[in-house]
Amino acid sequence: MYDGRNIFTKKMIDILKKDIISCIESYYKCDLSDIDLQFSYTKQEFEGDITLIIFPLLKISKKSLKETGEDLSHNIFSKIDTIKSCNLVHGFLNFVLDQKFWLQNLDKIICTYNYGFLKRKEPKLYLVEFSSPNTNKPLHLGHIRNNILGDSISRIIEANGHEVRKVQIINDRGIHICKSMVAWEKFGNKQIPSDKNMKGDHFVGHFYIMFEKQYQKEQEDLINSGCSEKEAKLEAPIMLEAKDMLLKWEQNDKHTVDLWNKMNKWVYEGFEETYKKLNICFDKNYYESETYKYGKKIVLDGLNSGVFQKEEDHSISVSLEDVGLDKKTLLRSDGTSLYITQDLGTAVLRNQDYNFFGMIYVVGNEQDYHFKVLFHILNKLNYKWSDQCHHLSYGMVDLPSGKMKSREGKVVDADDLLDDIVSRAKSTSLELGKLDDMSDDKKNDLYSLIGKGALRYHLLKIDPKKNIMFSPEDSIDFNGNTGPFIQYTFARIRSLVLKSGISNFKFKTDLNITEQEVRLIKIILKYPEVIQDSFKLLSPSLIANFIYDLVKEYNNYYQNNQILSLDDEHQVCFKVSLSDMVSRVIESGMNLLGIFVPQKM
RNA sequence: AGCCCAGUAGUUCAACUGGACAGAAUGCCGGAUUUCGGCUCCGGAGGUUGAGGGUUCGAAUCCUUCCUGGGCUACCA
Repeated sequence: MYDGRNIFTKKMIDILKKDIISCIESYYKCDLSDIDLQFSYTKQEFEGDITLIIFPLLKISKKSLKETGEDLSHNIFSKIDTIKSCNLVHGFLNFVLDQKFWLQNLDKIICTYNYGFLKRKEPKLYLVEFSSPNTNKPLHLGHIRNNILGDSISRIIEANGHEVRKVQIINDRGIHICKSMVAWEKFGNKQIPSDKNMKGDHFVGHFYIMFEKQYQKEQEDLINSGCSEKEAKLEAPIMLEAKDMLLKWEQNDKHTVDLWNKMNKWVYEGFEETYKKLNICFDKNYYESETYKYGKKIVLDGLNSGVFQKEEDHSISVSLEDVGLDKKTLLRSDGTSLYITQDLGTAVLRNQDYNFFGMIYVVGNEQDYHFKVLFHILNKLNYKWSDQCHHLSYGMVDLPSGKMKSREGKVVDADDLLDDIVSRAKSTSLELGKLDDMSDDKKNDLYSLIGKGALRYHLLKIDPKKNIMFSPEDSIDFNGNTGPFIQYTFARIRSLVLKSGISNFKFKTDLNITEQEVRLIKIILKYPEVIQDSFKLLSPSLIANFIYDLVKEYNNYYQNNQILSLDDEHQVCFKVSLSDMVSRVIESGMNLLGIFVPQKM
């Protein structure tokens, strides 16, 4: 899969593994290619660097664990220079490598540009769809998780040597926006957002909530006058008005379409501001109001070619029983389109636009089934790219008080949250008072960088598929496994390197270095693998946890070792070079999460 | 009812996808600065990995039966 793998360090370790394997093969005179031999870094509590698990070899050796281990250690040890010694603990054969091995590896990567990133001869093009809001209300915390996941995974795909286009589908039509429109006509007094000094999306969202309140009230009145709950839901006058407006919209009624355009424009202006704050942008926006018609065409074509079928009531559906799923309706009996209809249209349209290799949909896990169905349908329609469509499914963000409910206005608003987190970064920084010589502009940039870094890191360090319990008051820490903790470590290293005056990071590879320095090098050497895994598993959290491991190890190192005051200039040079490399990996990894790191904080 | 996902220290999360004594953070308790940035570091207590059974050299991880929470099973999005 990683056709363009060209990482030297990875290769060096691979070569070592290969050497070990061929030693074993020649010793037992056998072929090991169908035995799954596992190598791993040796755990810290044991002596060694690389570990081979020898249980699987017992079949071949036909000897006891102990004898097998001893046979192998005598054999391999004597044949491979890099291996200084080895020891056997239980079924684990630990190899102790010459320190030079690690120093040489570090030396090879220390000045490489974009260390860890893959370059490919033939990059593939991926589309990443995320955000995809409705236009009847502002963005909330759930959208923030979605946006930073989408943004981060896009960066990760690029780091894997591919090309990415970021797209969204804007759900700009349907009953939800009609609700806001009706409420504005009824209660809005022709006001516009600036009259109330509000962002456009908040302004429109305000009317959506007004609609729901009024709707609720009318339902209660109807029930009190003897209606059933079901009737009340359907017959409430304001709901009838909304449905009527949807119908008018579909008939292209001028007044309705003008109103629709006006209100959507307000919303887009608001979204734009929020995306800017989040540092999110898109290469192309798709609008449901434009793609749903194309979806209908796809469905009708599918009907003609016999992939879909027409029901007695004239609706069109597809049978998915052959793949273990239910029948799915694709077009209503009155010919109007459904969610899946426009998603089909959007997907095919995108492939026409971009001729992409694969597409990643960043959408919440409540739509797992929907995407399973969508991909199967695309497959039935014979689109070859359908098996390169992936759903990056993520868990909900819940509040301590329960689920967020936008209808009731019970949400953590994206703008509020961003402002709040930045102002908290500000007050913490002021308390510490280390920025006195900085201009106000720079200070404000820094607060924003710290606050948003905290938020992004907090949401990205968690495995996407897990739900997040988010309490706005206390869940954004600046200590421990957090963004600011990492940013601080970075700034401190930059300060150290600056002070050292060293800019040519070369060192002797026959130095004596400590075990902890070897540990740091090993972590650094793992970075390319982490980048690849996070793409394979579509999980930025792997990168977040990796950076944290690196930072924790480094902070311990920094605390317990003098660097600049050492007499041996070779040691100083090595330690500064190592520190510099650590800071570069931190910066690179954080950037993959869409987080920036400050030179000072 | 069926299907999908999750369940790990008080809390929030890890665990290289089957590997060594399940690790961090936070909170609690106790320590460290004649020092390159203390938003730092070190130590302690804290676990029957929801429960039972199975598979094997080895299980938080795979299979199975339950329990709990969430989601989906729309001619909603």
